[in-house]
Amino acid sequence: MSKTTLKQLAENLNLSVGTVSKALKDYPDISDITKKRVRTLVKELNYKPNSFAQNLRNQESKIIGLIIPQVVHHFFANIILGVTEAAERKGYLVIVLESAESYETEKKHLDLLLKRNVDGLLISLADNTIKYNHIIDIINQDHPIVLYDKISKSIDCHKVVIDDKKAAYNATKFLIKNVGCKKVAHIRGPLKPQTTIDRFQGYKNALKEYHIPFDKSIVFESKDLTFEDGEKIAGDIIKNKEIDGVFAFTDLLAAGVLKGLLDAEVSIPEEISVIGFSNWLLTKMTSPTLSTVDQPGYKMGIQAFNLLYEEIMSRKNNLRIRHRTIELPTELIIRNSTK
Amino acid sequence: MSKTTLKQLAENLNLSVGTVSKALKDYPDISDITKKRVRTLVKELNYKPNSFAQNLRNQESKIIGLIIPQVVHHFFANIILGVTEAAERKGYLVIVLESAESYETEKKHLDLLLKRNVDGLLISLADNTIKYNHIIDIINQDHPIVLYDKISKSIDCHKVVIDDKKAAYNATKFLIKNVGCKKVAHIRGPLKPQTTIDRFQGYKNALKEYHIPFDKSIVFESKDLTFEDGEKIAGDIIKNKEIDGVFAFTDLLAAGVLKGLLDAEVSIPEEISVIGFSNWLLTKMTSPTLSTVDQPGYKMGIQAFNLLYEEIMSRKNNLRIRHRTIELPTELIIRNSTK
DNA sequence: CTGAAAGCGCTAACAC
DNA sequence: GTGTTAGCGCTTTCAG
Repeated sequence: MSKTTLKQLAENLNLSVGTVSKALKDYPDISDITKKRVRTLVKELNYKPNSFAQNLRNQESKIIGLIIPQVVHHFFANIILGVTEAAERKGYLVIVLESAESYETEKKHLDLLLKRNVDGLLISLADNTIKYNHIIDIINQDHPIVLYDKISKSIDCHKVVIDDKKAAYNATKFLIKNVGCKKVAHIRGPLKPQTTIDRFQGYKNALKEYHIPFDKSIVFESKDLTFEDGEKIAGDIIKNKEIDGVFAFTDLLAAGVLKGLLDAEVSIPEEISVIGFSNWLLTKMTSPTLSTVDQPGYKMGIQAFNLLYEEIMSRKNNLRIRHRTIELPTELIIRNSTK
Repeated sequence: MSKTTLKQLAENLNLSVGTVSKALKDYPDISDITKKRVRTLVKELNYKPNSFAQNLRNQESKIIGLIIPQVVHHFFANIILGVTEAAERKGYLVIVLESAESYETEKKHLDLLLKRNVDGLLISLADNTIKYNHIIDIINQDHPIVLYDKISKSIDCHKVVIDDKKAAYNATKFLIKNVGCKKVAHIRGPLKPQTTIDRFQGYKNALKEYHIPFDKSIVFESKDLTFEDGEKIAGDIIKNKEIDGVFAFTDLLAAGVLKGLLDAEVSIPEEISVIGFSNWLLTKMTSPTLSTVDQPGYKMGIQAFNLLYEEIMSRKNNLRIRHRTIELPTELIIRNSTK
C-alpha cells in the first residue's frame, strides 16, 4: 500500500513526470487524450499528491495559524468554527493555539506557527499584551496578519472588530431610556485592552447623552472576568442603594452579579436591571435569563479569514493594499434581567 | 530579509551543507569548534530550518489532526486545550476540525487531514456515525489513530474514555441512597452512541441494585440534547407526580429541565432532585446550581495525545503494540439541585 | 504536444 | 572530521 507518486504514474503511462504533472493541472498544452489517460490511472491507483513536496516546491503550507486568547469561551469557539469553515472553502487548514491571555504565550505560539511556515496569522491580542513589537516585526517580515476582536489601533493591518463603543452605548442607553434606570453601574475589565476601554467609553457616552453625571464610585473593575468576581462585585453594588441598573463587560460577570444579587434577595429586574455582553449560551440559562449584546463570533471568524486570504493573495502578486477595518454589527438581546 | 538556508551558512563558513546540517543536529563526528562556529552564525543570521524541506525529507509533518464533534462545548474545548498542550511538548501542532456530529463531515474532514499527511489522528465519533469502515480503512493504511470519548468497541486502536456506566451508576445511586429518591427518571440521548447506551445502563444498574423496578415510561429520549429540549421534557416530568429525581444525559438538558420545572413552580431540590453530566461552566450558574458528573476533558486530551504519540513512535520503529483503553475517573459534584 | 532538467532545502549514507 | 552525493516528490521553464 505504498503511496503512488507522479513518477509511477508516468512510468505506467510511458509519459514523463512533467507531462503527468501538467495533465493533472489541466495545462492547455496537453492533449485531451493524455489528460484522460492520466486521470483514469489516477483514480485506479488512488494517487494523492504528496503535500510535502508541493509545499516545498510552492513555498506555501496552505495552513494558517489562529491565536485565541481563551478557547473555553463561547465567542471564541464560534470564531474557530467560522475561521475553519471559511478556510476550508479556500483549501486552507487551521492550527489553533491559545495564548491564555498571556503576552509570553502569545509570543511563543506565534513563533511556533511561523517556524512551521503558516501562510498567514489570525490574532486576537491577549489581555496583557501591551507592547506590539512582536506583531509588527512579523508584519515587517512580510507575513500576512489579520487582527480580530482584540486589536490594537497602532498596528497597521486588516482588522475585524465589533463597534464596542456603540454596542456599550446602546446597552447603557437601553437601561436609561427604555428601562428608566437613574443610576447605572458599570463593571469594566482590566485597564489596558481596547475592548475594555471602548465599552467603558460607550457607557460614559450614553450617560452624557442623557445628562446623567458620571460617578466613578459605581464603576467596578474586574481583574479576571470570572463568575465569582461578578458575585463579589454584587456585594459592592448592594451597598449603594441607588443603583438600579448594571452594564457588565461580559456575560460571565453579569451572571455572577445576577447570582450575587439574587442571593442577597434583590429582585431582578424589579429592583436592578442587568445587561451582559457576548450572548453566551449561558445567558439563556440563568434565572432570570440575561439580557446581553450579541457578538457575532461565527461571522467574525469568516470575515477575518476572508481578509487574511485577500492579504495572502495580494502579497503573492506583490501588491500592497490599503488596510481596512471591518466593523460587524452587534445586536442588543433583551431577555428577563431587564425591566 | 530573505530566509537563510543551510547553503548560505555553509558558504559563509567555508563548510559543506552536510557538515553544517550535522553540526546543528549535534552529530558526534563533528568537532566542537565547528559546532560552535555554526551555532554562532545561526544566531547571527537568525537561521530557521525550512520545515517544508524537513517534512519532505523525513516524510512527517509533526502535525496531528483532531476531530471534535462540537467545538462549542465546554468539555470539547478542554479536550482541545489538553491535546494541544501535550502535543506542543513533543513538538507537534494540532489541526482541529469539527464533524458537527455528522458522519459525512467526519469522513470529509478525515480525508482532508490525511491529504495533508498528518502524523496521526485523534477522533471522537459523531453521534450519527454508525459504520466504522472509514476509520478502519485508515488504520489499515497504517495511520496512527486514537479514539477518545465517543468511541466504538469494534475498532481496534488505543482509546481513552470515561467509565460512563459507572459514572451514571454513581449519580443514580446518589439520588436513591443519599437523597432518598423513590422514583428516578432518566433523560437519555439518541439511541446509537456508546455513551448514551452506557449511561442508560448505569442508571438501570443502580435501580436494580436498590430493587427499584425499571419503568420505561420515565425514561425520556432527547434527540438533540438542547436546553430547549430539556425544558420541554420538564413538562412531561411534571405529569408524573411520583418522580422525585432526574438523572440527565448532559448538563444542557439538565439545565433545561431545571428551568422548565422552576417555571412550573416545582421547587428544587425539595420536590425533585436533578443531576446532570459533564460539569460545564453553566452548572455553577443555574439557580439552584446544578449537581453533575465531572468529565475531565483537559486530562483526557493529554492522555489521548500521549497514546497517539506512543502509537506514532511504535510504528516508526515497526513495532506493533497491544492496544489499550484508558478509563479516566469521573467525580460526582454535588451542588444545590440535589437534596 | 511532450520530454528533459533544474531546483525547492534538507538529511544521511558513504567516501575520503 | 569533513565533503560528496543521492534523493524526498513536485512544479515549471525551456527545448524540441
